[in-house]
This record gives sequence, structure tokens and C-alpha cells, in this order.
Amino acid sequence: MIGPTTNQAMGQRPPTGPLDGMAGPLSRRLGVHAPLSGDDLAALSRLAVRETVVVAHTDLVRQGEPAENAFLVVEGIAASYVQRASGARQILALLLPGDLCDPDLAHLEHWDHGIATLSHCRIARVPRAALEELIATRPAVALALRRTKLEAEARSRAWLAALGIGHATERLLRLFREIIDRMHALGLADRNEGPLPLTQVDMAECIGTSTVHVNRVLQELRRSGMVELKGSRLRLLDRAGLDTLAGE
Amino acid sequence: MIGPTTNQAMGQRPPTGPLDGMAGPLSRRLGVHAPLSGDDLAALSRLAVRETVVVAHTDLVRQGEPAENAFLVVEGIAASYVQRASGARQILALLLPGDLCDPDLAHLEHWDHGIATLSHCRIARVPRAALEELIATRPAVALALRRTKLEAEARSRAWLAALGIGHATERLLRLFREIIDRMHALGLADRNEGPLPLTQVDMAECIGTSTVHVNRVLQELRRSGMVELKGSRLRLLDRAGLDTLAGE
DNA sequence: CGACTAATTGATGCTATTCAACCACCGTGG
DNA sequence: CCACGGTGGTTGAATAGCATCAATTAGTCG
Repeated sequence: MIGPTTNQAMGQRPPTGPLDGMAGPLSRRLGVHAPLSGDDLAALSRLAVRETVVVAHTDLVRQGEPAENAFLVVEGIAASYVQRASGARQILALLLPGDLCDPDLAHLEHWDHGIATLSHCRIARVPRAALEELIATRPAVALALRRTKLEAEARSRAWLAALGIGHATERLLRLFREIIDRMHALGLADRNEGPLPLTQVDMAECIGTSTVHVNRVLQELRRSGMVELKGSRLRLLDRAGLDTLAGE
Repeated sequence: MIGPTTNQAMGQRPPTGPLDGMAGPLSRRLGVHAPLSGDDLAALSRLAVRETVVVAHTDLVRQGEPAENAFLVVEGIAASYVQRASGARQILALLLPGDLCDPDLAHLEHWDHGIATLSHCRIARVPRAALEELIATRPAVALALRRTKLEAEARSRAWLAALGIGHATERLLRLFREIIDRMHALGLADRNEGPLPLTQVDMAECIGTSTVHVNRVLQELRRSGMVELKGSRLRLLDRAGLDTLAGE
């Protein structure tokens, strides 16, 4: 009973084998931050279970629910968000392939935020116990997880500053840049072009403006030749100008 | 070379004994989250060294500097912030007595944000090595630190949402409420009244608006009998109405 | 072809910024 | 003692940025 924009259909798939690639993005992501051994990688590949396909705009966890298990985004884009009684939502962070919704949250008795898919996603569950054990027994994995979390926190700080200081144009450009850059780091996008499977409503909830305004800013960016956005494909046409406009 | 609003005068005091109370706020703060033994408390009291008195609006760490040691706020209010080349600042989080600037930041090669005092402060240094050792050898302390950090992250999420969703009035009220509530939890303020040693510029940098607007919102809040703010003393006169206006 | 979701447009008004003063308080030094 | 400089608070007018409401127009999919 959170808001009107949530539907709960969740297509279940038959359990898949441990090596069908769903741990791929996770280990690729973690491997960036610390060298992982073959054993580490094998353990990681056994971590994620019960992979499901989830349609866009579906809640995985709702605000106020008890904390059960963690989620891994295998494919697609999800997000953590806060929602008011009025229905207004603010997206806190994007979860891209290989991202694990914060493992430390186990200590919270109740979630103070929700998790929802933005695009079509493949989502795997990660049992708390298995995750804790992995952290306890595999220092390299634990280190990689810590560094990954530090990276997410740095992004969160940057977002907070952008929301406080920047105008809508800047914030939208930062959003685009973040998605392209992170996707590029995962090998899922070119340096200046990639998928952008978000609706304008999603973008508005990310950058804290109305959808109407997102639409107008977007048109201005297209007209000025800064970006190209057709269907769900985004191209950044003026990277230098973008980095200037988006603030340091 | 960050901005015009930084002065570096920092009055040094002669080293004080380990038990003169400067670890008081820290252990009181941590003790809330996990039971600490007498040994734990003794170890904590030896942690903070080189306490100094720092005047208001002084940088402790500047953006871009290498990460050296951690800081403990013994008295007063400090803050972490991000500053743009334009001079615009956004405060990310408040550091109240007993707060330690994030210990995990040791892993960052360079600070992506600065730390500065807002009011007059007593600040102690915490050597990284001693902190790491304490975490490694005293599980109760490590747990308390983790929980304290989780609490800070939850506050950060709430702020992000407020910046994205709320109007200036709401954000200012949330700021007031946060300060009073946290001060109250430390025994440094009544339930509805306490010190507010911030300038309107500081408030503006917290809630992401101009100082002029802070001033006007403040007047409206006074006129409507919501708050009373004289000198640096704040009283919340309508707690129920405040909680409504400040959003859930 | 409907039925739905997403994108677009226009008109209107509120919220907040900006610039530029001006005032009030406080501590300092002549 | 008062003149002085500095910081912080207050005010006004003009304007920019953005929200809101209400329609209308693509797309998309069964």
C-alpha cells in the first residue's frame, strides 16, 4: 500500500545452473577493486540463486518491510528509492548489472527505503547467510565488497551535492554521464553511447524535478546537439561540453 | 585554493591527559549501539589525541587532500561538504559531538569532500593505525562503529530524499529537527530546545538554497509560531505541526 | 483496432535566485 | 569614548527556474 505505480507481477524461471553467467557481472564488478582467485570466483558464482525475470517498474522490496535477503542485478537497471505518503518518489541510487543492494542493510530491522526495477531486469537473490559466510571466509571478496561500497558512497555524496547545488540541466547530464560511464566500465556500452532504458518519469525521480521539466530540458539538450536520445539508446555528442556543464 | 571563506587559524592546546572527558561524547555515542565493556571504554578514551580548539568556519580537511587521520568532534558542530570551483558549497552531513568523520575513508586515496567546523569546536585527532587496531581487537567497538555508520547512512538517504522532494520550508524544519533530536540524544539539549550555532549561510549550504531565502523562510516560521530562534538558541514550539510539515 | 503507457505541448503561477543595498551587533584600536 | 571594520542578518525589486494542471500526440502490444 505504498503508491499507485507499483505492480507485482514477477515471472519466475526454473532454477538455473550456477555457471550460466549470472555471477558474471558480479565478479567482473568486484574484480575491479581487488584481485580475486579462482576459488573466490567459484564461490561468487554459487552465491546468487533463484534468478528471476522482472518487468520494469516492479517493487523488489518496499519501504517498511523487514529485511530478508539481498538482491543482485544481473541485467537491467534497478534503483533504491524513498517514497512519501503523497506519492512523490526520490531515487537514491541506481543499481546496474553486478550491483548488490547494500549488504550491510541486514542490520537494519526495517528498510528505510525501497528497491524497484526501472527497466526489465534479471534479478538474483542472495541469501544473507551465504553472503556473511563469504565475507568471513574470503578476505579478498570482503575487501572488494568494501571498496565497491565506498565507491557507491562517493557517488551518493556527489548526487547529494548535485541536488543541492546544480540546476536541472546539470543534474540530467550527470545522470546520463553516470549511466554511460558505469555501463562502459562493465563493457556494456561504448565510451559515448549506450542503452538508457529509463522513462522520463524515472529520470525525473532521479534528478528531483517534474517529468514535464525533464522533457523540456531534454529537448533543449537535443536542440543544442549535446545528446541524442532515440528509443532507449543514448549518445553523448559533446563529451567535453558535457563535463563542463555537469560541473567538476 | 578552495574558496574565499576559509581561514586556517587553529589554536593549539597543550596535550591533555587521556581522561579529561574528550572521549566522553564518543563512548556515549557508541555505547548506544552496542554494550561496551570497561576495557572498551578505556581503549576508546586513549584513542583521541592532540585535542585543539578551532574557531568557526575553519577547514579541517580540504577537498583533494590526501587522507591522513580521522577527526573526532568533542564539542561544537562541524560538517562534511562539497565545494565547486564556483564557490558554491553543499553540506553533506553534520558532525556533532561524539561523531567521527568516516573511518572507512582511509581507503580513499584522496578526499572527495572537505571537513570544516561550523561553530567553535573542540576537535581531537584519531590516528588511523590506532583506530584500525581498535577495530581489529575489540569486536564490540567495531560493531558499535558499524551501527553508528549505518545510522549516518540512513540520515544521508533521508537528506537526499528531502533535497529532491521537499521545499525549502520543509528542509529547514528537518534540519532543525535533526539537530535538536541528535543533541537531545547526547544529553546536550532538551526535547524541544537547544543550541543552534549555525549562521544562515551554513543553513543555506545545508538545505541547498540561497541565504536570502533561508532568511525569509525563517521569518515565516517565526511569524507562524513554529520556531523561536534568538541568538544561537532554538526552540521548536509546535512539534506536532513540525513533524507534519517536515514530511514523514 | 482499442487500451495502455510514454512523450509532448501550452498556459499560468508559485518558489526561489540574484543583485544591491542597508542595518545591527561586536570587538578592536586609537 | 567613539570611530572603524567585519560578520551576520534583513529588505526590496526584478527575474529565472520550475511546478502544476490539463490536454494532446506518439508508440506499443495483445
